[in-house]
Amino acid sequence: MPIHNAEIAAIFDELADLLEVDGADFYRVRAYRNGARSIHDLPHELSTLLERGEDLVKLPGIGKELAKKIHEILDTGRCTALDRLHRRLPHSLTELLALPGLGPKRVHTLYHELHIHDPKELHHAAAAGELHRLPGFGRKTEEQLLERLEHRVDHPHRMIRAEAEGYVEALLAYLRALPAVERAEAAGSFRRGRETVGDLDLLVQSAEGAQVADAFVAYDEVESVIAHGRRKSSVRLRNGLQVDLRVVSGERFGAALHYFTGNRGHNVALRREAQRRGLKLNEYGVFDGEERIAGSDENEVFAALGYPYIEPELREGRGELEAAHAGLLPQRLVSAEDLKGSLHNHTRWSDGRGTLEEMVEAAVERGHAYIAITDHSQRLTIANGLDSRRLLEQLEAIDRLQERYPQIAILKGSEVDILEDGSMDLPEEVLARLDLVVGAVHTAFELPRAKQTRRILRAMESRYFSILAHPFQRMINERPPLELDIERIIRAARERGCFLELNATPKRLDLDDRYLYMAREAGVMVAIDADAHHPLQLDHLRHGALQARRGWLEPRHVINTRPLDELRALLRTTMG
DNA sequence: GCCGTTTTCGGCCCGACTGTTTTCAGTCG
Repeated sequence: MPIHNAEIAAIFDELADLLEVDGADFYRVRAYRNGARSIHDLPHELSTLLERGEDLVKLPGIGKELAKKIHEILDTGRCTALDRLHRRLPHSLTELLALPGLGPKRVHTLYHELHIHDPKELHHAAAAGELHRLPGFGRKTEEQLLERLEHRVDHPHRMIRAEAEGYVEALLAYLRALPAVERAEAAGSFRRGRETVGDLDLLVQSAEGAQVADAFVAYDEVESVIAHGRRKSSVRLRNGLQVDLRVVSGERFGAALHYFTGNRGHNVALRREAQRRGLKLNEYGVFDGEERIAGSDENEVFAALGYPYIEPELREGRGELEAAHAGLLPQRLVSAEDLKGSLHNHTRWSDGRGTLEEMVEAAVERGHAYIAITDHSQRLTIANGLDSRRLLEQLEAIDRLQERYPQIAILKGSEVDILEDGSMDLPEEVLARLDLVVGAVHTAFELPRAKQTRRILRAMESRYFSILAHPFQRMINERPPLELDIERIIRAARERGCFLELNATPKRLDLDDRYLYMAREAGVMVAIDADAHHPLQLDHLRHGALQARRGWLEPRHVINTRPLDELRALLRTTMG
């Protein structure tokens, strides 16, 4: 059973947590956290890197000690350092640490003074009034903990970004309408375009911090106020979303916008860079001694530190600063406006809600140069998949419709099921009649990694295969990704000369940013597809473009930025 | 524990809010 990066990162995170409760040196604790984060963000499995003979010490944040522990975990499945800690501190203390208001010091006190192991025991103690006499605790702390434990709403998952968008826009409109507000923007992971957001970070430019904060906490949808200060306030909305608001003055806005756009890794790296240059960077500006040398806009902040502007989607601490220094940043990231059509869409012929004509109309309205019709194949009976006969009928219907819509190319395709043995769900003589074949897995999600990978590799080898749709078949917060050796699939796509999809449905966004980056590095082009089941869903392309930007994709990496003739040429190389 | 164009020691990102501590520690992002 291979041990994945996430599991190793989790072990280091727990080590950090327990060491911190144990009162270990703060920087030692941070080293484990940095290591965990670095591992989590790796685009390759550590086990793969070791097989290739890579030296783990070369990875950022991994030194001799952590490398040794990684070897041990991969070899034995255990970590003796963590086992040793567990003799003194139970695993369940990490649950206490996860509670808001409890950090390592208080958990240490709870465990050693009252022998409290987990949230349940804490609940009893708080209810019995045993907490407020402990050092570092008071009546108010006890009350708040009790309140939180009683109304413990688990916020198990992060909200899908597309869903959060509505809340962000409404809140920004509310803030912008306030007389004291000169400017209001969203920052944080929302601005970086992450597929999900944990909380919202909003930034306001105003000289009247207290006034803005008062209006903010009085917002209609606020359920509870977490903090309420002149510069910084936090609330929880009724939908469970936490919103943090910062208020700054104009000459500081750019620095603050940069600071709160993050992410943490990016910020830490940039602050370290500032320090290296004898400067200081904080949310108020870039400082040379007492003097502020930049701060009113982001460009200025980057420039003061010797960098070109770096797009928010790239600010993930994944080597963007190094790339900027080396002149290797993307020239221009792809955007929704670059997309000339969606290559994976459905109609009423299978499980779509729009007719063929309505889908084409919608594409014309959006100014697209082409649209591919790719209804499901016969195996997917639940989606009214098309057998050979119906597909051939549909091709004739498309021919007739094409005559009436000379302004757009209607590409003939099919989303063909990849059967469990890797064969295609329609006969070759039918597939040969199409402009493109979009292959997809819709069954047997639970196959083990090797088998699932072989299945897809075999499908990609078939004579007609253009695009691998939603490769991981994941649904964010709902269905885990398939177990796949994606590196092998990317290599195979390159050799075969076919393409990988970035499915733009907000719940899918599959491939994700890391794998898009891998595809880019491997020279495999991507199709950003709406997978529209309704005419309006063609607008999902926007979400896909955002995800593509996070994968460092430029227009040249995306096949559906190409004009029709170039696209046709690319697709032809995949068809027979 | 990691790291190095201040390299094998001595640093390590920075500030706001809260509660309780009356001058600051803990927590959070």
